Amino acid sequence: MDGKPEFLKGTLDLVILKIVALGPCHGYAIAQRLRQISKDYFQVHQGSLYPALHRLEDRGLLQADWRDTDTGREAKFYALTKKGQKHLETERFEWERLTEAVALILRAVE
Amino acid sequence: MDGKPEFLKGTLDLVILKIVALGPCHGYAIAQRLRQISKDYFQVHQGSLYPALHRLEDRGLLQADWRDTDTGREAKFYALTKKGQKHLETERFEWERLTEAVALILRAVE
DNA sequence: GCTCTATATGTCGGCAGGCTAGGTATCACC
DNA sequence: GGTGATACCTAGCCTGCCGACATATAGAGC
Repeated sequence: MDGKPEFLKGTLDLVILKIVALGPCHGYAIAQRLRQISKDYFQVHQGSLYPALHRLEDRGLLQADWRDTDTGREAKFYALTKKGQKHLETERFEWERLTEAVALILRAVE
Repeated sequence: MDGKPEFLKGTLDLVILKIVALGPCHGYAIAQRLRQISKDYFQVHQGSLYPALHRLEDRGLLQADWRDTDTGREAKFYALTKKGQKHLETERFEWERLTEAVALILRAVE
């Protein structure tokens, strides 16, 4: 239980939305980019990734359509909706508030 | 579902350990200090606080004993164990790693 | 004496989210 | 023919936070 589980700490939606905001992208590539950009920190498992994408689509934050990838294969490309754009902004803001609050606690002295 | 739930994002253990590290403290006071230091961000509910304290005690990170408070009432004071001290350091380190990774993602450009 | 608020601890059921572990299929390469 | 990378998906579990509730005492005000 002291392994790595739950290292995402609820940031998955935020980082997915941000990646998709850079341009329409399919699930597998989202995971790759997350890993690359974060220098191997985010190694999102498929069992976390796909359910998250479906949730975001159900909530109307992402919109999906099937296209061909560079490698000539079919994949489900996700794009940010207007609602998703807005949600990204608020999640980003909330994340900043959280990190600031935690920083206040961690800097506290006797 | 777009309210405030889940705003802690798994940081509860970290901030509790940090507060207790400042000096032995009972549950109710921990919640108060968290709120004060974080400028009202952390308003930890009792249904979150006490189970968390029990978990931390079960894991040997905190040690509890009953004492009297300033107000002359009995309360369960928690103190950091050596194991808890160590765990605080690693959790703190992990938190920094997470925030840095998220920052990398959020700063990413096309 | 009574009530109300703040202090102080606790439990219970529910729900969401991430993880493990499985499954399918195609394509390139050796 | 086998292996690895690409690409999608689901089921079930476990943890952690939440809301709601229950309990008890001290002190202030009437």
